[in-house]
Amino acid sequence: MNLQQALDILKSKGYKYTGKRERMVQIFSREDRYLTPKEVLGEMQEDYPGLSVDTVYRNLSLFEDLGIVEGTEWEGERRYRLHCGGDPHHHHLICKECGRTRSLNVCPMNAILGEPEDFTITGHKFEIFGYCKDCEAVSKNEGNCTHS
Amino acid sequence: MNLQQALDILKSKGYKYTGKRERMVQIFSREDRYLTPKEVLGEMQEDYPGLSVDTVYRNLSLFEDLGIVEGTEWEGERRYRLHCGGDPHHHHLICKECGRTRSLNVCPMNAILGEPEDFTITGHKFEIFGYCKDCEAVSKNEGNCTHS
DNA sequence: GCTACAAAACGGAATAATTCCGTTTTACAA
DNA sequence: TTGTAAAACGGAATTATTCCGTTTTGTAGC
Repeated sequence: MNLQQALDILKSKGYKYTGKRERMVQIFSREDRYLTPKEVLGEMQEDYPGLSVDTVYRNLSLFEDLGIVEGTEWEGERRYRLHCGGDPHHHHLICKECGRTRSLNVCPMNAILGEPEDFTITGHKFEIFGYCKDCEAVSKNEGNCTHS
Repeated sequence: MNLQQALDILKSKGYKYTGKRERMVQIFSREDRYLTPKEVLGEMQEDYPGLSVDTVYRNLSLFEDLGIVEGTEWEGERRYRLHCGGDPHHHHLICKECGRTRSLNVCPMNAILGEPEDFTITGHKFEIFGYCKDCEAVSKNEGNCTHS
């Protein structure tokens, strides 16, 4: 999903179109990687000093409900990125260090034959974690540190 | 992994073998499903009233490092279950309501051809979420409630 | 069995993430 | 231009998790 599509969702679904919401979508579009709520707050405060954390959390939650962003978590921290939907369904390689992703064109659900008995599927998650080339160099220098 | 295997790991790795750790492994073995730290604490306190939360968190973390339990999270809550390792590598259908799982004998990594360029894989996650038969009936009665 | 010591547990407090709520501001429809 | 419901505010409450100095305990060696 690109910036315009995301903004269109906000407009068309009848939610108020505020500068803060637009800015927040722009951040996700520009960064194009997984961000923690804290990172989002930090970038927002460059334009809106003193922005309430509640506003970020509320909008992250709204954006997730609207399918504008998608969330996951690793190393105990929740993260969000612009939703990739619209394009054919796919999954990601995720760099645990910088949050950047690479698309995988396989979905393991294709190998699942129909609905299993006595179980209703509501969703699935397939993610490959690791380090991209840039970040691997960094993590090697850090030795055994459990970097946050 | 069964109860005895889990206890053997604790003994053989040179960690102290305490009644609390044994009890905690028993709980995971008996429940055989994903449990939140709070649920674990609750069950532990039946035998050890006033047990420190720190003890539960410390041991959960240790058990995860030792491969005795495996963790994941959904709906914003961290959960742990007895590690299924030892058996051939596999993944799970997970009931979001009760935390019970069903094994899947497919692993999508088999379809990933070698290591992608410029990316070092350290792990992967494939989980299918939904509701088991028992819990689906419950969730239907609850209507639109976002049950916790 | 007894002792010494390091590891485990304690427990209260610190930290951090997230949510709540009453009030103020604002986008937008009429 | 105005009225109104939604959004944002912001401080406080809640909750999860970790920290740390102290006490207890498992276990190896005597």
